[in-house]
Formats: sequence, structure tokens, C-alpha cells
Amino acid sequence: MTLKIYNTLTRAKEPFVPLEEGKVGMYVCGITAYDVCHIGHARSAVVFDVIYRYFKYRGFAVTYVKNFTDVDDKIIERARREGVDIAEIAARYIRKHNEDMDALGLVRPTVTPRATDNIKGMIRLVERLLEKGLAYTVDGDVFYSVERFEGYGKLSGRLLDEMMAGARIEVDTKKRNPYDFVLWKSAKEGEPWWESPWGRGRPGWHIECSVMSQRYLGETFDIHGGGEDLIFPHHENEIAQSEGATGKPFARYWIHNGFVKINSEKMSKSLGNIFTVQDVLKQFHPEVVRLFILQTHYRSIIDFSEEALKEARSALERVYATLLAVDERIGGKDEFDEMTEQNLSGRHKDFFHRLQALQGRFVEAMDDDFNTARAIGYIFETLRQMNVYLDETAGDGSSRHLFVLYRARSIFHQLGKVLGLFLEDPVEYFRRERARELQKRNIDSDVIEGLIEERARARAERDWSRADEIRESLREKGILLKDGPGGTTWMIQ
RNA sequence: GGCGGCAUAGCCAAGUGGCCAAGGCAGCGGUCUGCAAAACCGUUAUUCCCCGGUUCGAAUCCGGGUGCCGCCUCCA
Repeated sequence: MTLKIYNTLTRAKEPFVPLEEGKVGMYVCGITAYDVCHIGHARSAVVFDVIYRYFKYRGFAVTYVKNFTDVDDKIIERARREGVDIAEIAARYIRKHNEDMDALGLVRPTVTPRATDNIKGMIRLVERLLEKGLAYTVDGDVFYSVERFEGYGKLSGRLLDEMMAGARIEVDTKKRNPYDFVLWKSAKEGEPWWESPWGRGRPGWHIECSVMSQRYLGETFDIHGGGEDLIFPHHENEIAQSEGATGKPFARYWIHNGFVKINSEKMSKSLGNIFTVQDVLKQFHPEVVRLFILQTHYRSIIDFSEEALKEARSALERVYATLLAVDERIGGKDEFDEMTEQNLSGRHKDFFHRLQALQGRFVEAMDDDFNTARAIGYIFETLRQMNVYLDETAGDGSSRHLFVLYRARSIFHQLGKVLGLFLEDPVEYFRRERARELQKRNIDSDVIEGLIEERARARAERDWSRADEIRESLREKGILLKDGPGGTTWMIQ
């Protein structure tokens, strides 16, 4: 089976053939550290996290590089406003970024380089571009001359001539072509600077990615990723810089994730509809957020709303409810060495085969341009079969039955590990979710317990109207009671 | 103006030439229950925006139309 990837560069799904067999080099544009991460960052991060995990699942040795931009106009602006050093701003938002990403259950990349640790490399690259006549200097600024690079526009699929026709372009008399971009920017008074052959200044936006990708992955590498908004101009410019300097192909496969909309509107500061990762994670379990993201193909637009998150939560709860049932059935037993498929028959064997089929279908879906939506569909299909199997085998304590359940659980964990889902202990999952909901609603569990006791007394006296009254009053607060043989338990809707 | 994307059930969303058009949410029916809820099971699109065309056969390819959206400016 071949893994296929949609390559923005060719606008087609292509079989993935790594540069070096069994290895993948992957560079993803990280954040500019000037503000907290929002749900759009979360989507991109989760998507590439899953791609990273899937490559590893498929047995590749992956080098995953994700950079931090820690010098930039927006950082400088923020530092000025707060009256602190840019390093402080960058450090603060890198820290917050890491907290958010850890909370979302992301695997840390192999390397997370920072722009300011690579200034020398950037200067060398700019010098190389000047030597090749692809760049020019004006008053301490260095610009890339897009007209001198033949392939300019190949990633975004636009031609310089066409763009010039209608675009709004700021008048910058220093540039020879409006689409020339700055490689090195001279420092104004009060701005951070580094010494360079062109005087004190700082790097332009795009140059860091050319330098850091090359440093960790080589001049040509397998995969470059980021949000679709980065296609132009950022990634286009990276190609111009890197290929212009080396004369070799830059990234071979370009992967771009789609945008997040908020309640059907574009997320933007002016609309004030930016949801930060922190806010969302206060409301929802990280796996709910991941499931929400991964239920849509990564290249499609996804519409974020509280409603959509709630739907994802309902779906995730079903998985944990089943895993809980499986855990309860299995108990602590985990020795099934003597069991094999040959010991199975009937419905045990049938379900066992379905489990094995799931693995194959999962890989087939993921191989098709990381189709997590389809893969998750297969998982839910198997989940239903698992519930049927659990029903049919109620009361069965045989070791062949427990063996099948044990395998089911481990397959769910194995596939879940690729998606970053279903990894919590089910008991712990429900405990945490209940606590989260109580806190959100500011309800004290002692009060609930008290009412339940009162209702238990009423029920013992067959005072159904009083019992129903209590149930109803709790239901109004979103507390649902469940009467079971061991007493009454409750949950939050 | 240029480039590109999308349109599939009440909602979300897979599917890009051929088994009954995945899956999730919601709804409905059932199991269970003092009644419920939760959970579970079952069920919900003769049809894939419209009109033509290609084909033995199309949601899937081609042409036209309509609607929505993104990028071209910092942006994941």
C-alpha cells in the first residue's frame, strides 16, 4: 500500500516517495510568538501532529521541525507597548504555546528552532542570494528580486504579471518590483538589531524558514507544511530563496491545512470572534477538540462553534462508555498468552475478524491523504459492532471472550494513539468531565448527593411524586439521575 | 481584475465511474425502568445545487448556469 499526499505544488495527490527510504524530513511553520494561540493554530498543530504520528506508525523515522519566529514587527510592537524586551515577549508566548500544545496532547517536534538562534545562517543565505544576483541592497535593506527567479509563483499558481494587474500594492519606492520582499531590514531607532554586512538590522520574515529547514533537513527535503494562508507569499518566497540559493529543489511535498471559521464567519480580530486554545480547553476536553478537528478532512474549511464541539463530545463519550464497559468486563486480567485466533469460534471469531479489518481500513484511509474523517468513520463502525458483541456476550467470563475484548481495547489504543484520541482511562475521563461540567455550572456535588439521598428515602416509601420532583429539579440544572441496582448515580448533560 | 475551492439527509461530514451513497450529532421506534434518564440496538438521502453531454453505467468525467467561500495585505 502506498501513502498518497495531496501536494499543493502539483495540485494533485501523489504517491509519497521519501528522499531516503524509511525516513521523512518534515518542516512546519510554527507561530510568531506575539500572542496566545487560537483555535486556528490548534487545527494546524493537530493536523500536523497526526501526520507526524502517522508517519511513525507507518514505520518511518521522522525528523519533524517546527520553528518559532521570535523576532518580527508584531513582537517588536508588543514589546514597545509593554515597555519590555522582545525576548521577554517571545519567551512568554513560546511558553504559552507549549502549554497549549501539551494540553492538546501534541507530540513535541524533533526540533523547535528559533529564528534568533539562526541569524548567522540567514546572513550567509542573503549573501549568497546577493552573489547570485537574486537580491539587491537599498539603504541597508536587502530585497529579493522576484523577477530574477524563474519559478516565482509556481506554488501559489499565480504569475507576476497577472498579480500586478489588479492587486492593491503599497507604494514602496525602494522596491524594483512591488512583489520583491525584504530579506534583511535595517533597524530603526529603538529596534532590536544584529550586525550584518549591510549594517545593523534584522532578518525579513521568510528567510528564517529557508535557513532552519536547510539546517535540520538539508537543501532538499520531503515535506513542508503550514496553514493555507501561508502559501502566498510566505511559502512562495521560501521557495524563491532556497531554490534560488541552492539551485536544487526545496520541499518535495507541500501540505496545507484549511482554515477555521467561527460560527460560519471568518475568524478575525475585527469581528472579535477569536477563540483561544485556553478558552476552548476550559470548556472541552482536549480529545473533544481533536475529534472535532479530525472528523473533517484537513484541507476542508472547518466551522467551529460550541454546538459542533458538543456534538464531538457526545461522540467521544460513546467511545469512552464502550471502553469503560470493556474495562469492567476484562477486570485486571491481562495474561492471554495461551490464546490465539485458533481458539476462537462463532461470534468471538466474527468480531475478532472485524477488529483485524479495522486496522487495514484505518491504514487505507490514512494512506489516502491522511483521511482522518474516513478513518474515524471506520472506528465508529467498529465501535457499534463492539457494543453488539458486548451485548451478545453478557455474562460470558470465558478467557477467549476476555481475550477478544483485550485485543479490541489494544487496537483502539493503537489506532487512537495515531489520532491522539481514546488515550485516557475511561473512569478518569468521566470523572474529569463531570468535574469540568460542575465547575462550569458552579454546582456543588454535595448538594446533589444530598438531594439524591432524600429521593432515595422517598422512593423507599414509594413516594414517586416526591422522587420525580427531585429528579425534575436536578434535571433543570442539567443533572441526570440514573437508578441502578447499586443505587442512584448521576451525570451531567 | 487574477488565481483557487466548495455545493451530498434536519445539521456536520466521508465518498471522485459500477455491491444497499461511510461515520457523527439530532429525531423517531425498541430493550431497560415504578416512571424516566443514560447506555445500547434498530431506523432516517430511490439520491448527491440546476440544465445539458460523454458512457452499458456518474454524486463521481466534460460543458453551461446558480449560490457560497478563500487567497492576491500581517495571518495557522
